[in-house]
Amino acid sequence: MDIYNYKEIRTPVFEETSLFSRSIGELTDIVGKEMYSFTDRSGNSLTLKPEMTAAVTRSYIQHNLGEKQPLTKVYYISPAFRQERPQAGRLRQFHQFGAEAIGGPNPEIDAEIISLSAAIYKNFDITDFEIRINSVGCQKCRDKYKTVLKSFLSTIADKLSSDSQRRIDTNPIRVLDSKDENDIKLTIDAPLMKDYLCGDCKIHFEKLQTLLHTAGVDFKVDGRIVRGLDYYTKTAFEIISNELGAQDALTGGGRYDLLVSELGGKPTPSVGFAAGMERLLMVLQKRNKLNRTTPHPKLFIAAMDDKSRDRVFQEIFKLRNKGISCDSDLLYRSLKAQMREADRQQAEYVIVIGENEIKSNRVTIKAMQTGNQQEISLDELPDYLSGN
RNA sequence: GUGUCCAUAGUUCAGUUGGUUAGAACGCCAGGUUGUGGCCCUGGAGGUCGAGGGUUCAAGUCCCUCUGGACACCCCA
Repeated sequence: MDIYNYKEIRTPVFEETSLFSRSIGELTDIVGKEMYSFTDRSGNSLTLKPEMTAAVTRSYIQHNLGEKQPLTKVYYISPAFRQERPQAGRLRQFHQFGAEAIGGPNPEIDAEIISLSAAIYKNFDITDFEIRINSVGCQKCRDKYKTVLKSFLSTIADKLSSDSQRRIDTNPIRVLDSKDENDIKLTIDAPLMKDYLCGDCKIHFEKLQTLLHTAGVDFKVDGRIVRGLDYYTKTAFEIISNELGAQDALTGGGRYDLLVSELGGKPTPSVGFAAGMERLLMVLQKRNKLNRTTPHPKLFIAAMDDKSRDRVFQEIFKLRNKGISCDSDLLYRSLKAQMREADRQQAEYVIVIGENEIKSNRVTIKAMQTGNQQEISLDELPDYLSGN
C-alpha cells in the first residue's frame, strides 16, 4: 500500500442501517438477507458493516476529506459481517483489506487500483490467479442495455432457472452471472454490456485495457462480470484464485462514480477494491507459507523455594522495565515444574534464584537450546541478555 | 433460505446386534531426582456422550425436535 501511496483509514464496526441499504442496494442479497442489523436504545437501526466502501465513503463525506486534496487515496483492514451459512472461505465475521481512490474519473486510477490489488498477491508469491475485468457502463448506457437484454431474456424466460426468471425484472444483468449450466447455455449469445457502452464509457474501458498492459498486469475481459453491489459504474473487476474451492473470489472491486453524491456528497467519481483476508490466508496455508511465529521470552527466572519468590518477582520487573521479555512461575510450582514451564515457553535462557544467589548476587544462566551454563553477576544480566 | 454429512475427555478419535463403574493416544498435573527442562518410568485429574423429548427392563448406540459445525447450492471477500 505504501508503494502506491495509500494512507490507512479506520471506521467504526457499525453504521446506520440506511447507509448500507442506500449504497449497496435494497434488492441485493447483502442488504436483503445478510446484514446483522439491530435496534439501539434510541430506536435507531444499526448494522455491523457488511463491507467497507460505504463506511469509507460516509467518513469521506462527513469529514470533508475531499477538501484536503482533490484525490483521496486510502486503504483499510477491517472486520466485516454477513449472516450467511458458513462454508470454506465464507465466514460470518471475516476480514477485508482494500483501497479506495476517491475523487477522480480517469482510467489511470482504475488501472492503479487493479494493479495494486494484484501486487499484493504477487508480494506473497501467489501467481495462480486470474484478473477479470468488465465495464458495466454508466446509468445512460446501462438503461439502454437493460431493455435490450430484457427483451432477449423474455424470449427464453420459460427455459431459465427459477432464480434467473425472477431476476429478469429485478436485476436482468445478474442472469448472465448465473452458474446454472442450462442458463449458461441459453445465454451464450446474449447481448453483453461491453457492446452497448456509450462513447464515454467505451473510451474509458479501452484506455483502461491499454493502461493495464503498460502496468504489466495480465487480465481477461469477461463480459459477464456483474458485482453484487448496486453502486458500481464503468469498471468492474474480480480476482479469482485457482487454488480455492467454491468461494474462489480473492478480490472484487470497481468504479463507483455516483456513490458519493448518492450519499449526500458532491459528485465525486471513485474506484476501489475489497479483498478477503481469510481467502488469502487459505491460499498461503495450502502452500505451507503460513509460518506463524509466536514470541518467546528471552529469560525465565525460576525460584528455588518459596522464600526466593519475592526476589524473583523483583528481578523480573527490573528486567521488564528495561524492555527485556521475561517470565516466571506465578503458581508456586516446584523447581522441576518451573523448568518444564520454561521449556514449554521456549525461553532462551533460564536462571534459578535461591538462597545462594541472593547471598552472592551471582547466578548461573543456562542457554536452553544448548544446555550450556555460565556464571555471571546479577547486575550483568541485562547486558548479557541484550548483548546477545 | 435449501441440501448432504457430522456432534463422545483440553485435542484427535475408538466404543460390537441397545447390556454392568464410557476407553486410547497426545496434552495437562504430580512423583521417580529435596538446585535444573526435553527422553524414559509410575501414578493422577479430567466426560450432563451438544440440548430437550420419546421408545425400551436397559440408550453414547434407535426415533423426533432444537442448537452448533463441515461441505455444497445460493451469494460473495
